Amino acid sequence: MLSTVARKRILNRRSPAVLVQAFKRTNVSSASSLQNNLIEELKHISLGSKTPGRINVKSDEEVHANKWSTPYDGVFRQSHSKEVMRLWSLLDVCLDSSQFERAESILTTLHPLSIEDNFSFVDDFNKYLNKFAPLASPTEIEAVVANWRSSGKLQTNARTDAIIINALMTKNNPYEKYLLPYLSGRADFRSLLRNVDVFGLQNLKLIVEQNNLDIKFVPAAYRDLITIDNNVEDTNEVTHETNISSSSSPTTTSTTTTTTSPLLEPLMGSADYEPAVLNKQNAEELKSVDTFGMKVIRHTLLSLEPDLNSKLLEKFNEKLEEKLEFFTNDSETQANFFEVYKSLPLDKRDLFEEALNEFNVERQTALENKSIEAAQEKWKHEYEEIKKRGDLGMSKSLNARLWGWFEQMMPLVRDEIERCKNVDDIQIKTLKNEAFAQHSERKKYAPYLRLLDPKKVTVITILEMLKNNSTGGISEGMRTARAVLSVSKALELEFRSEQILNTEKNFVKNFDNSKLSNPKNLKKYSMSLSNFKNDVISDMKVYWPQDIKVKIGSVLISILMHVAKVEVSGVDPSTKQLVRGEAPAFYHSFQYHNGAKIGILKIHKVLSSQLSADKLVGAVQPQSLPMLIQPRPWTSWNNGAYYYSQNQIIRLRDSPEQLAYIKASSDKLDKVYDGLNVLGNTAWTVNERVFKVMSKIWNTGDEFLDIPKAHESLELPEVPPRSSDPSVLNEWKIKVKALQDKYATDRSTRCDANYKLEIARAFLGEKFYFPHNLDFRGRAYPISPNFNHMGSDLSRGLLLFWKGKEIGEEGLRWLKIHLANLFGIDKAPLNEREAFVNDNIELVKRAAEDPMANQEWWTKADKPWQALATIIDLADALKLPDPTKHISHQPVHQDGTCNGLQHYAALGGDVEGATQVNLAPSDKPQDVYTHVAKLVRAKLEEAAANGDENARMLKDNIKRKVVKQTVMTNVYGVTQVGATNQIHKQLQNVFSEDQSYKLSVYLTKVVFASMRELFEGAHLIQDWLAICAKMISKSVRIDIDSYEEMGPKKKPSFMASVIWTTPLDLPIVQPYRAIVKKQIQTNLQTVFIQDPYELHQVDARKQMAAFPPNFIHSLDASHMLLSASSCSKKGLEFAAVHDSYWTHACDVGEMSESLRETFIELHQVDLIARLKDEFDERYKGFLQLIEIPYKSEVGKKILAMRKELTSQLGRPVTLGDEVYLERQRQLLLNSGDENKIAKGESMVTTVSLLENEDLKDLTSAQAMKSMKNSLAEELEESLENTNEYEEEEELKKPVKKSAQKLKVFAPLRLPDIPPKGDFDVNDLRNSKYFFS
Amino acid sequence: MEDRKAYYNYLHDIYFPQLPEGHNFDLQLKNPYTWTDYIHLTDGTRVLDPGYQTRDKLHSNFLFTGLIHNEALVMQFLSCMANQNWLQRFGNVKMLLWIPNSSAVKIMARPDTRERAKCSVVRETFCDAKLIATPDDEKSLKSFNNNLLSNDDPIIFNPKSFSKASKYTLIEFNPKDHDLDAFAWDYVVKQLMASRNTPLDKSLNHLGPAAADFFVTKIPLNLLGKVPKNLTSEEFKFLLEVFQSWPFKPDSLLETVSFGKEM
DNA sequence: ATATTTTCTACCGACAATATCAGTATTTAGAGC
DNA sequence: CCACTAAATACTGATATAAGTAATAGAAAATAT
Repeated sequence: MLSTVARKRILNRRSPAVLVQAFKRTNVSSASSLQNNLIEELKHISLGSKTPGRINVKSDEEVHANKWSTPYDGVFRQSHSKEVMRLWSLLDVCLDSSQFERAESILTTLHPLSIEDNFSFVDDFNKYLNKFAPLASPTEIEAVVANWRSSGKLQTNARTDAIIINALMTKNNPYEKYLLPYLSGRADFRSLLRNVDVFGLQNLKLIVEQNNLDIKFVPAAYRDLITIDNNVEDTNEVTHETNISSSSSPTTTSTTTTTTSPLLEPLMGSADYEPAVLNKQNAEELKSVDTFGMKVIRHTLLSLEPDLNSKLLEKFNEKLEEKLEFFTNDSETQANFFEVYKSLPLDKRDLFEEALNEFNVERQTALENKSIEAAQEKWKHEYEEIKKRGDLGMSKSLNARLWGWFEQMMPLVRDEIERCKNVDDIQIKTLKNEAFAQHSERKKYAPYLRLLDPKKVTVITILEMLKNNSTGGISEGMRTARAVLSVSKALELEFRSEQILNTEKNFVKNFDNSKLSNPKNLKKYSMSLSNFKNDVISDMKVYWPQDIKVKIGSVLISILMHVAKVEVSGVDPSTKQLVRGEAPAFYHSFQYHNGAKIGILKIHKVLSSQLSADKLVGAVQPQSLPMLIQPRPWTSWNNGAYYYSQNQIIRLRDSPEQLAYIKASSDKLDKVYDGLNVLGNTAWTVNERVFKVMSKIWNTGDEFLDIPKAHESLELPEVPPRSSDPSVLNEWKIKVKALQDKYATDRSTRCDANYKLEIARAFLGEKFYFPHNLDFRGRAYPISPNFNHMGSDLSRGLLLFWKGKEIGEEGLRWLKIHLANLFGIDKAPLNEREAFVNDNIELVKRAAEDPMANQEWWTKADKPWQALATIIDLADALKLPDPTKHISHQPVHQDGTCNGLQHYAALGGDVEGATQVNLAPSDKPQDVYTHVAKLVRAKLEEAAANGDENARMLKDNIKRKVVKQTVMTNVYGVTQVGATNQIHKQLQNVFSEDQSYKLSVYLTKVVFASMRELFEGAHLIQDWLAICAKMISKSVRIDIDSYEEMGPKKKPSFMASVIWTTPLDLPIVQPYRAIVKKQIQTNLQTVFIQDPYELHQVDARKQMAAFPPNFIHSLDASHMLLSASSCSKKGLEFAAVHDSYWTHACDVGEMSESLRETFIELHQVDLIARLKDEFDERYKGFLQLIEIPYKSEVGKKILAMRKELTSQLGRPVTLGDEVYLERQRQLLLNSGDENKIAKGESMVTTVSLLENEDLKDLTSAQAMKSMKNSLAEELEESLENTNEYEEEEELKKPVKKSAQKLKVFAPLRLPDIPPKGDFDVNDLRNSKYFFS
Repeated sequence: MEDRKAYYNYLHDIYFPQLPEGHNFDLQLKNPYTWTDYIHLTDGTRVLDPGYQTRDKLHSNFLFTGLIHNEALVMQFLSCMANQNWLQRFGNVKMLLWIPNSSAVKIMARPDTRERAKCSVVRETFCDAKLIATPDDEKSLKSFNNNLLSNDDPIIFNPKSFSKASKYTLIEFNPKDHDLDAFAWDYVVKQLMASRNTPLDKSLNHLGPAAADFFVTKIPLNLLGKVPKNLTSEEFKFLLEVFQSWPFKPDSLLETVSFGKEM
């Protein structure tokens, strides 16, 4: 039951809207009496004093819930109050488990909230009714509706009618009377028939047919389907993308129930296409072949093949007019589609791809829905195999062990779920202390856990626990908090996919599919289905609360910990005998970090070393693998990417405000969707030849390039005797810590590499796609983790475009340039780069021929794996009589030279800066780092000449590398200290330990100064952005925020975050706010988490520090997405890693042109001016807290006014009072009523006094500085007569005098934008090194 | 010991000459915060040479005293007593320290009290400590165990009479000899005290996989029902012994959370 | 209101300290009608 | 059935945990005076 306290609290809350009403009613006749009235009211409200029902009513969260972010946007920061969100969530799960009584009581609680919180209650009721109706008799249904109606709480709508009608139809009862309002025209049929999810296809069709309704009433997306019978000849071409028709599609329903159908028989006789079939077991076999995670994937992929409808295969062969054989009865043998594809003549390829796509649609569906079961099957299979063989290897096989766990754990999980279902029937009195505690916990999570399938739950728990091994800085284990969350997140995800699937099944239930053999109809059918899924997914709005999630996670993990055992051996210290035994695989423990206690789940060393010895490190989240077909195109903020899960376009950072904004602008984001879809539609495949080399090396277990050695165990240096000096002991501890860190990171990188390889292995020969989404600044990322083109050199080296293009002469040149770039020759003119490769062409050929034997050259490259891939491609080309005819799949990169600075330079119009980052045309590429180093050197020379010792020592040691990181991070707002550390790292080797740091400090200052000089305009902009961010995050909205708690003591609360829109109209909300976490009790321990639905004060510091880089990134993201669309329009393949754009070698020229044009287009507008305008609008009416000199004119006026107010009020006036008065003034001014406006205009407040003041004069640095200067002088004087011994003490004495400042609220006025330099972005058109 | 040049000069040139005749102070240009500077003090320069004395009694002619504001430092001193290093390598050197009241409360806590935490077990295991003097401060007095107050019978002074000292308590630490494995001892006590109000049958499981199952066979039932905060140092020693006899105890007892700080 | 102490120090991808105790708020049980 | 009290339970906030403060600088936020 919902706690009635919570309810009462909500009921007691006076909503802000109500308050506004109260103030609006204050009608007065004259300005002065108005003022008096307001004063009276203020007295009455008596801010800061404890008037009952006023101050104490609201807790902080309540005050800030439900607030508009700004009036300009009309977007709620937080869509609904926490309680409502919780109730919705609960309502959903109760309905899913058919707990209607409880659902009704939730509805009863929700109803009053719907009025306050302004949501539509009938929607919730309909949700309930829709679940209730199928299980109830017509009379019951009618009774329920009548009941609610008569209570006055419910006003039904068309959807309610739809539900009732559908229920009656399904039960073959007459429903016509509910149609009456629609037939009579009092209500719109469209609104009734819009509820296709209620009716389902069949009933929708029936209702139309039985009543002879105009087809126009049916939503357009479904009309075709309804009318299949009526006009089969319909010539309307249905544009058809790769829309997934799900496993519930009538043609394939039989395949959905099992994954263990018999293996497909060999189709055709001969295997002529030998190269086309890759036997993965015999091919470069990974030592980690046992990696069960991968087996899961492979098994999933493989298990689909037997399911393959033979019709599809026939179609395959039909289309190709040639018989191909892909499948043998060897389950480990998998078709290498890529080889088949390449082996086909060009004119056959399209047909092949079409067939492959259709085939993959099925497989993708299964991949998203069946992978959990597949894992379970795989375990069982392996277990039985071993048992059959009578093998002793049972304990060696992880999969077999997992099956053992599964068998033990599943019944316990089932029992737990059973208990959850019965949780309300338990007699509490019969329970003892501990059982009672358990019971009351269970009551909280029961509604959720009971929805789940015990088998899936078990598998997911096991997979997640293994996946989390070695995370969170724990070498053999994981943090409890992370574990519990990741388990329950995975569960929620799985549950949602299941829901989508079920809804979809329901939708097509009873639908007569006999007509679907017609391919055209089938297409219509799958179109409708896809549309339907979009609708369903958009509707899902309720999430499991965080605290519930951790509770569920911990319960399940506890169960697993209870059953999961491993065989262990150890030496008995007394007898020195080897002892064998069985021990839990996991145990709970604690570790401390700086006195902070951290809960840890340790994985038993036996299991852990088995995991690492077998090179098996875990499982893959099977929900987010690369996709076999084009991702579902993005059409709204939560519609896109995978087909059976809800994916958000933005990776939200637990910010309800971000969510609100993205929702609100969801339908204005076509440009963003376009770009993102281009990225998602780029088809990839695995570079098999690179993969072979990699896996060969991997198997040695040795260190190679960026793959660390496979440590067997951590060897520690000898422990010094305990009586050693503490310094010795400490040193030892530090050494041990360093070793442990190295061990842990090595292990995790090896782990990560293992994942990459294993996923690559599973996708060998496949055509696959990476669905993308955005971070909150709009930068795009592939959703599937581990293996993607954004990863390390290793993963990038493994990826090829699926599509091949003839390389041509230009392309060949670009390929060479690309190779040179990968070798780090990326600062030379293009011809030199090409020459570098030509000079080494023999090495290229040799390396390609046998990369293992001839590794000395390519491994020296900057990015060796990508270099190897390129070398192979280039060598292939060179083998041809005409290399330009080579079909290349190799992505070639064009990287922005310091992309952030490029945008800054364009914004600031820095001529010199623009030249240095290659915006301005130039013969040879410029290198900022070199240039800055040069500038720094010049400065040092000068200083050295003037006898500066530091400069003298440094001047000959300034290499590009020394300044590179600092120049790069300058864009991100690195501070002096940070930069000093960076430079210190570089200088460490050059200078002695004690000199190095001092010199670094000195050098940092010089570097900063040089940067500032070079990018003057850019830095002005950077500063301007930072100032704006600071002012905004330190401003208040008077109409809502914070005046209540501005009592005499309290500070105003700052709730405004920096919000802007990118040139593509994507709203960006900086999420930085105070983090408030709570301890949540779980089975294992308490877990410290924050509630994502709460809003807290902004973190002004972070808002300010992060805004400049975030703004720039939002621009480069826009640029990338625009370029993506543009390239795609020209038919180019396109991929991107932020500021590195990839395409085929032959298309580089065209791509370059595109991205130059889009850059120019982007900067055609004065983006800074645009931003300023946007800010001015958005933060109109906000107030900022400033300090002005006491003695200024306004200062005096304000003081006088305060005195007056104080005497009128009979108590000291507070800032809160002043805000209140100003707010009234604003209300009057914006009332639209002439009288009131006049009154408002005549009103004087402390704020209005400042309205026409030039705040800059009042708060200017000059004014403050002059004050400080005079103080400094005084200080110096006082210091003069101190003797040298007392100097230190004296320095610390506080300065007694300080400037008298007055804190006041003033209208928020952002500074003017800095002047722009002379660089014209159109010059970019002729700069060939812009990206290179 | 002072290694800041300016202050050293001040002490040397101005302060020391003002000291009364025959004082026993010696000024060294050394950093008292650096362990190794003590080595130089006692080995190299022979400024200080108390000589080694056996550990069956307190060192007879070496006393360390000071006001230690920093609690971490006090804990370090305690661990020096445990390790018998630093100045404790000369024998059981008595330390007479003024430490913050709050630290004193923690360190002096007895078993079965709310304040009982690991550091008080350290104290109990590696030295005999006595409360000598403490200010008449209601808050800290209340926190000291009554038993402790009546046993040690400290001087309770009026905080106003020593304005600065009102926050500090004077404690005498008399190190004890022992032959415990410091790492294992630390591990056992640390893990158990992490949940110090959970009965041993449960909390023992934090020591390793199914640790409680092993302990159950080795320790008396009444001990199993106790909670860690009620255990005496002797009981901890016993548990340590059992732990060390456990064939399946974890290999590494000093694992730490490593935060991957990237370049 | 002013002075001293503490904190923090590069963006994003990628979030995470916990046990215990005291004191208060809220709920429940129980006795009585 | 209700109003009531006492006991039980739930919730909140504070505090300890580990254990050198220090390679540097300077502003802003938090806390103390």
